[in-house]
Amino acid sequence: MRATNLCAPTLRQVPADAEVISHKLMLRAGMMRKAASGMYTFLPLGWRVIKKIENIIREEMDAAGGQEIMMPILQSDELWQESGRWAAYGAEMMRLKDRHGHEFCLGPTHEEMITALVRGEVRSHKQLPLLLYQIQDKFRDERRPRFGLMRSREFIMKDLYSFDKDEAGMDESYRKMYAAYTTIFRRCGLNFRPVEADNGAIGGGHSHEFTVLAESGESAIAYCTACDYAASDEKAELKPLAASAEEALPLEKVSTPGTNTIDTLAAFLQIPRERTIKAVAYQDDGNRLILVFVRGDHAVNEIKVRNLVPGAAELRMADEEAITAVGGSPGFMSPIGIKRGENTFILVDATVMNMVNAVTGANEPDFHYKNVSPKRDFGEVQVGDLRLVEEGDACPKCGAPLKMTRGIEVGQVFTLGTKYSAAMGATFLDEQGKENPMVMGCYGIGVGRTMAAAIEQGNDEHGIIWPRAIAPFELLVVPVNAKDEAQLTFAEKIYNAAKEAGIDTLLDDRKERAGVKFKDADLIGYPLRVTVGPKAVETGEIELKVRRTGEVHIVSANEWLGKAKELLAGL
RNA sequence: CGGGGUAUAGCGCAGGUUGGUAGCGCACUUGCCUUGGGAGCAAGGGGUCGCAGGUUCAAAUCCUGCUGCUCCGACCA
Repeated sequence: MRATNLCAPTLRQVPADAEVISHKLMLRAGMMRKAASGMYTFLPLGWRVIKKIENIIREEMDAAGGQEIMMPILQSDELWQESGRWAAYGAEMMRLKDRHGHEFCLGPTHEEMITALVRGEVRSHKQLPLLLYQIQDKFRDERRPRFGLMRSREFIMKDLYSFDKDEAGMDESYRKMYAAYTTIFRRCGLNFRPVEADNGAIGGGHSHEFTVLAESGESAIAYCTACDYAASDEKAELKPLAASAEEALPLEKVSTPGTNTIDTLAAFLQIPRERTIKAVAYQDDGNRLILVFVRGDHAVNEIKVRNLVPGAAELRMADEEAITAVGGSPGFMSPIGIKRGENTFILVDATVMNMVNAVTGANEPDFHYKNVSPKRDFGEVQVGDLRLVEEGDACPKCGAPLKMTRGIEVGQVFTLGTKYSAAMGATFLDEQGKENPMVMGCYGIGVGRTMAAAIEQGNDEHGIIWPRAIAPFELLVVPVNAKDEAQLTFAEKIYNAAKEAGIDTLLDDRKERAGVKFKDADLIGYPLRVTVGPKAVETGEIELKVRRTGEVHIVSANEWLGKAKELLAGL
């Protein structure tokens, strides 16, 4: 490819609406343009990167036994009614009607459609396992699209669905996909970590997010400094902190006027926050009251709360009336004296149960209890792991301190069990002739996000630094002065030789000044650059420059190709 | 969905209070000149100032409504 035939409009200034570095650089390097909020057109350079990522994904999916298919973007509401998600998906789903008034959506995901496909085609255990995937645009009407490709409304996703005859088969498919994902992101040159994630109560219970470590990421993750444990903040399991060795003193009610927050309470009693117990009151969509108690300085993890209360889908802060109805007092709560009932859940974090002589509300405005020892005083409660991880908490695997960092979720692997196959009747006959629902898994990769993540990880003040495997071109040949026939001819020879050697090469034959071409080269981020100047014509010496390190090698015309291959192999 | 900001040439911005010929830089076109890190000179092209009403002799500018974009927050299988 020649630069004079390439539509790569680079910008000297950044469009005002770009916030993160990957977004700014993709616009400046002429890789994409915004079409509307959260929707982008890929220009030739950006599309080359996308295709390279897609091809790596294809190779690894195929190697793991996957078969590529293509499903429609437009989906009828009927399948979604079957799974119950037409209503459940909410405003994030882009919906429309055809001329007959029939309802459709632009697919946010394809579990329903693929389950419908497979239930029609698969009858026998002999046809399983089956791994089908596609690479296609998905639509999610995000409340707030932002950060360019990192959260957009239309995005390219690889989604693979596995169908197995039993849980052991599903686990095997999961293991294969986990391994394939590790290979894919390694081949893309990314610094990533698979982290344990929450998958709610869905069958099988495995879920990992593949997270590229970057400060601009939207996911918080906790990772161990000593072993390989890593988990999303929502998933990170925590063991209860050690029991206090203090002797339990008798319970005492004290007047604490106006102390309806932990900070005011701790200040009033002049005690550290970790000696207090705080309450957070929720109601679920069935209006059941869920009272959660954690140590005063800890935060509640709502995901863990939802997983402990059967059937609790959505949580909201509880109404005052619901709290007073069971004898509670907002701002001054404790389990002591709360009326127990079928629709009242009292959840206490395991760390709280180990506390002795703590302070907690007295279920009466402006009064607290001192010397509370939950094991002695709380009565009947449900105990569990309910708090949100913090930096310094102990690793659940090895006990070493955890660190917190941020990351970009570029892929996730997830077991579905029989959630969709059972709801939609995707069954097969097993060896005994018995009908069973297929056991499923789903596995996604955000292709555009992977591109953005690579830029978040690879950039400097001059522009993008691509890993070779996903760079728009591997090698750039620059004649310093393309108006000089001898230089241009020399550069063309270099370019042709590189192409013949199978190197993905661009020739910058534009009649621009050298500085302009060098600035563009750094901005776009070709891993390796060959510069052909006056010296090349005189003595045959040409120059190889590595984008990532800035190192320069002066080589002769007959040894340059070997050196270029050697350098590229390390990029 | 709540709260802010903003909308003037492809991009970045000024002008707006005090209403009166629509401007600057970059980019673009042509010519000259220049060619190892975003050169210089000269001459050009390009905008119904987001949309719709209103006030006025006159609106980019003042008033009202709407819309887009964006930031913070909330939410997020």
